[in-house]
Parts: sequence; C-alpha cells; structure tokens
Amino acid sequence: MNLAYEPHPLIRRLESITDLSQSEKDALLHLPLMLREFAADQVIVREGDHPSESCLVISGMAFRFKMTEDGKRQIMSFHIAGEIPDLQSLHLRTMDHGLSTLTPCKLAFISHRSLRSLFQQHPRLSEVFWRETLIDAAIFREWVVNVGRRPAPARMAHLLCELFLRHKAVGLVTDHAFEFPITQSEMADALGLSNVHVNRTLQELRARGLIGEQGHLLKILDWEGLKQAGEFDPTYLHQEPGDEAA
Amino acid sequence: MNLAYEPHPLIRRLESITDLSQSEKDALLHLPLMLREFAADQVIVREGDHPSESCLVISGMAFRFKMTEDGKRQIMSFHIAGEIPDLQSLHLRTMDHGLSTLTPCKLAFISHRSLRSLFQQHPRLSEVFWRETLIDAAIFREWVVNVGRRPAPARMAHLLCELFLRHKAVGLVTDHAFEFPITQSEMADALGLSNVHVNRTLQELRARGLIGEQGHLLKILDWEGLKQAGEFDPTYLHQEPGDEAA
DNA sequence: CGATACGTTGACGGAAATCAACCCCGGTGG
DNA sequence: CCACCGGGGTTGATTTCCGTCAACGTATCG
Repeated sequence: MNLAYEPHPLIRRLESITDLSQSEKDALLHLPLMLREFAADQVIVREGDHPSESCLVISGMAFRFKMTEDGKRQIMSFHIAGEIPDLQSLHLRTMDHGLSTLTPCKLAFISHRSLRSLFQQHPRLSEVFWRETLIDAAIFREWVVNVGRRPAPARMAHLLCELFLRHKAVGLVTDHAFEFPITQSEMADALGLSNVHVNRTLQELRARGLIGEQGHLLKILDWEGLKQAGEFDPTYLHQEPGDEAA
Repeated sequence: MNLAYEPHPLIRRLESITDLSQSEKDALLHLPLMLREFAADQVIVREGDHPSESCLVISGMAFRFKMTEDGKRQIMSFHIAGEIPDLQSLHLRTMDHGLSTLTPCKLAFISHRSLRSLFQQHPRLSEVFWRETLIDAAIFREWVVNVGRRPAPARMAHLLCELFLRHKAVGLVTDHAFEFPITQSEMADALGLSNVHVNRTLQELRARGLIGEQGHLLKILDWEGLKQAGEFDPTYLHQEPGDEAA
C-alpha cells in the first residue's frame, strides 16, 4: 500500500536525522502500511499489550503516558507526523506504558514482520531506526532533567523549545509558528505541574514577550529569549543529518 | 584480551534479559577489551565528546548526569556491573550528557569498530544490544514519572526497588541486601530533591520498617511494603529472558 | 590531629498544589 | 431559538511539601 502524502512523512522525518540512499527510500516507500483514522483522545496501545505491529503517525499528534495509582497521569512524550512512538515494541514484548491520540490522527500500522524483513534487506536502515529509538531515549533523559531540576517557567519554556524544533525539522513551522493542540491540563501532565500552575506560567511567558498564541497556533516571539529561559541546548535532539558515526 | 571474571559480567547481564547461544557467548567472550581502573568520582566521558568506543562496567558503580546552568546536577541513571552506559554513542555521535564513576570502577572499553564487526557476524546480537538500549529508555521513562508525579517518599522507595531488582538480576543480592555506595547528595540529584529532604525521607522509610542500612549495605526489610510505598511495577525493567519477540 | 566528606537536625521561606469559583465558547437538544 | 451543558481557561485564597540556610555530629584519612 502506498501513501498519497508527498513526501512520505517517515522519510521526511528520517532525513532530518540521517541521509538515505535512493534504494533505502524506495524500500521505505514500499513498506506495507495499514492506514487507520483515530478520533482525539483514543488509546491506540494499552499498557500491558503485546503488539505485533508499530504505529507511524501520518498526521495529528499522539502521546505516551503512564497512570499512577492515585489516578495521576504522566505524559512522557508527544509525537508528530513521521514518528513511530511504539517502535520499541519491536524488541520489548510488553508495553510498559500507553499510547494515545491527542488530536484526531491518521495512523499507519507497520507489522513487526515487515520491519524485520526490511532490516534484513537493508541492514543500514536497522541502524537508522535504532538511532531513532536512541534519540527517543535522549529526549527522555532531557525530560528527567526538566522535571527534576528546573522551576516551572524554565520547564515550560524548555518543552516549547523542543516542540518548536521538532516541528521545524519536518517542515511544520511557518513564520515561527506551529500547530499547538495541547491543552493546559495535558501540558501539566507532561511537566509534572498542576493545570492551574501551567496557566499562570504560560501567562508569565506571554507577559515576558516570549510566546504568543492565536487559536491553535503557537508563535515564538523571542526565540533567543525562550531558549535562555528554558536553558535550552538542542544537542540532545541529534537532528543534524550526517551526525551518525560513519 | 580475555577477562579473569567468571562469568563475564556482560554475559550475565545479557542473560538476565534474553537467551544467548553458545556461539554468541563465545563471540562476546572474544570481544577485544581495553581494561582500565578509575577512582571514585572521575568523569569517564564528557558531555560534548565524540567517543569512538563504549564502556562496559566490570565492577563498581557509574552514573550519567547533566548539569544545569545554575550548577545543579541531575543524575539520570546508575549503572552496575555488566552494563554499557554509553552504548548509545555507537549511533549518536555527540554525547548529550556526562558519564562518571560513583565508586572506584573497573571499566572495559570496547571500540565501536569491534562492536560493528560483532554485529555483522552475529546479527541477532545487534538486536540484543538494541533491546538493551530500549530497556535503558524504558527506565528513563519511568524516571520521568517518578520525578514528575510522585511525592518524595514514594520517589525514594521506587528508586530503591529498581536498584534492588537490577542488582538481584545479576546475582548481586544476598539475604535481601546489596552494596549501596550512593550518598544522600547523589540520591538527591537523582530524585530531584534536596539532600536535606532525602535525609528526612530516608529516615521515614527506615522508621516505617521498609529498609535498613549496615555500612555500605542496603537491606530490604519489607519488600512488599517498599513496592507499595513506591507504586513499583517491575514491568518496565523487561527482565524476563525470553521476553523479546520471536 | 585537624581536614574533609557525609549525615543529621531545626528554623524559616517559597514555589507550587489544592480548593473553589467563575468565564467563555461551541455543541446540542428541548 | 435559546437554554443547558461541558470542556477548557482564568483567578483568588489557602495550604503544604520541599528548598534553603545554618549549625552541629561523626567517621575516615593523610
């Protein structure tokens, strides 16, 4: 099955972190995909599941999360077009967290079988996907720092910087603005804050002239200022193509 | 170069998460290693470095960390014998964090070149090491939850549960007790707390009869109670050998 | 023996949680 | 058509957990 999207979001994403040969791109284009549409706030994969396929985000936003016993939720990552949030299930049988849509999403399911066969035919692609999961891990590390050691305004600013650059890397930024469908409660669950405090912190960032909002769009008004406020160093995103070891 | 240690700590570690064939074990035993000894609190790899080798912990404890601009430190993981804390540098050229010894350590450096050639000859081993980095990521995710959503006593208890099980998986637990060289300040930097609060939290856990300490040993007095206090679910450690997808 | 690192205790302050209203807006059904 | 509803956002009052500061104890070591 082929995709009507041009360019293929997965290829766009992978090319933001590495170089791809034509035959590798061809192989990726011919990966068998099961397209499905999800409404907002639908659980895609449940904690405890044993998936036999992984899920590529074609459009919309998804997130990974865990619940604590007293019903609190921690969001551990947000995912945009071109990413495969549960790629790890290829080598970890049991889901240790949930995956859910945030907005309505177009998702493409890829069976582990076809991934394995892809890697067999293109061993370098298996390194590229490995690299992809390593970047995932690098982002988690940075989130540990963020929730562990930064006060609320810096924490917020840091998250916004990350989301901005990740959108930019796949061409989803125009005029320093990008689609921002995350509610304040969801930000709270991602940052380890209360929704009330998220609200006040956002007001502070707006008042400091760092960001502005128009409807679903988030606009970065002062990139340098925002980076500074969030102590943001983009190294951990490992975005430069050609960055991987020879 | 061969190791005087029996069994090889790397093999013991990998066998705690997967099954290894005899030829795979042989190949691992013949990996060329550069043994070096480090004193306590020595930086092994610096943030920003471009390593051409990765480092296997033979004995002692190491940790990964980042510094924030105002000089605060966040520890992101602890590592014990058999683990390769900077395996990710195989596919991520730039270190986005530091790696340091906690105690005096015996370390074995493995060049990326020999890892690549090992994976070429034993493709399944590359999946095993990939799996290893995925478990790493799963632990980071759990740490995000821990620092983001749990109050200090639960946070502490959760960390102790994790360290206990990881030591147990490689045979480093006797009589519910294991070597515990982490100072209270270091725990503070791992948990996103102050050293003072760590001190008080530890006293609370001792007073509740959950743990006891004798010198460098930490003893789990009430495993069920500690698990409950930390909302601990070991799924995320993915320890069962045979757990990986066929 | 003093130096130093680690652990412990008390007093105080502050960042963020909680609780509780209230507003705004889009959807929907009587 | 308008009333009602519910989700998201906003605000103020109050509480609490945890940080900071500062002092002191204790053990190890050169």
